[in-house]
Amino acid sequence: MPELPEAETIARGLNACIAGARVERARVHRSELVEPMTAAAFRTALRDRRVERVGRRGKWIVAILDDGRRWVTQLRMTGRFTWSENSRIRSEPHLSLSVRLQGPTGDGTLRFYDVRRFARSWVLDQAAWAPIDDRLGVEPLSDAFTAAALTEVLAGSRAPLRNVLLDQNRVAGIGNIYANEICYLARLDPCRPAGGLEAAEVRRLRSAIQKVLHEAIERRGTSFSDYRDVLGGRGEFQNVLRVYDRAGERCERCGNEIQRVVLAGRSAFFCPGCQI
DNA sequence: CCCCTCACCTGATCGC
DNA sequence: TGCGATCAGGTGAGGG
Repeated sequence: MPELPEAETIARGLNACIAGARVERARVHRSELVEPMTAAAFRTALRDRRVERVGRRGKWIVAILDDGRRWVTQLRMTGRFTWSENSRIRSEPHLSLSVRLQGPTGDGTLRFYDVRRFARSWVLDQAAWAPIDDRLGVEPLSDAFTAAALTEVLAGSRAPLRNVLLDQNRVAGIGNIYANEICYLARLDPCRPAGGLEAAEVRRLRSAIQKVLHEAIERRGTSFSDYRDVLGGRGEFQNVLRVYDRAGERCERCGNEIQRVVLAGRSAFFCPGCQI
């Protein structure tokens, strides 16, 4: 589910709710969420810690704790945080974790749900977080994401452009929805070998990456079915998708029929008329 | 190293 | 209504 814009929206929401708050207790309802940590170790690591602030790195949600460790969460496909002032812990389907917090803006419970159980959440010290951080690619909305940086990311790759955009170790945060929308906006065929782009095309691609991600953040992400923000709100970017999940419809730019192809086992959508 | 396939899960949807 | 096949926003292990 969540890609960079959804992770950013969630992180901002969490920051508003729990920055400065102290963890009273954490309960792990499904231990696979914290594997390979044990539920007890996770619980203990969070207990009595104050959350300094919440941000994200790529698609990871990163909460910095007052002991310098990081509580990091990978939402994968269906991971979802909710914040509520209601402390009652019911037995709910898909509830993986609940964290009771006392904060400057009031007390509340942060809950984590995950239908497909792919999500992971850990408390890591700097030595454990650093290699994960280092392995992730450049942040596409940072100053470091120059045309030169993108050129280097693409250089020598014979893989389809869409696949390279999905590789978190090259550029961090782009998932399948936005990869397809980015290729459309850049007028680039997602099947093109990534290393074969000309300089002008790389510049177009970089600009499209930033424009699509910025606009998606502005619209608080894309909600098809699962994704919701911390307060349960839906995103709005699904209303402006140009190609994703639109096979058979007309391209609004040139009128050709949008095609679906499978690249690396996942759907890619593009207009054969205007994406070259 | 590069790149693809598959497995990991549950639930929604579609065709019969 | 039921049932099986297929697909889904992610990612890492394994293999060619």
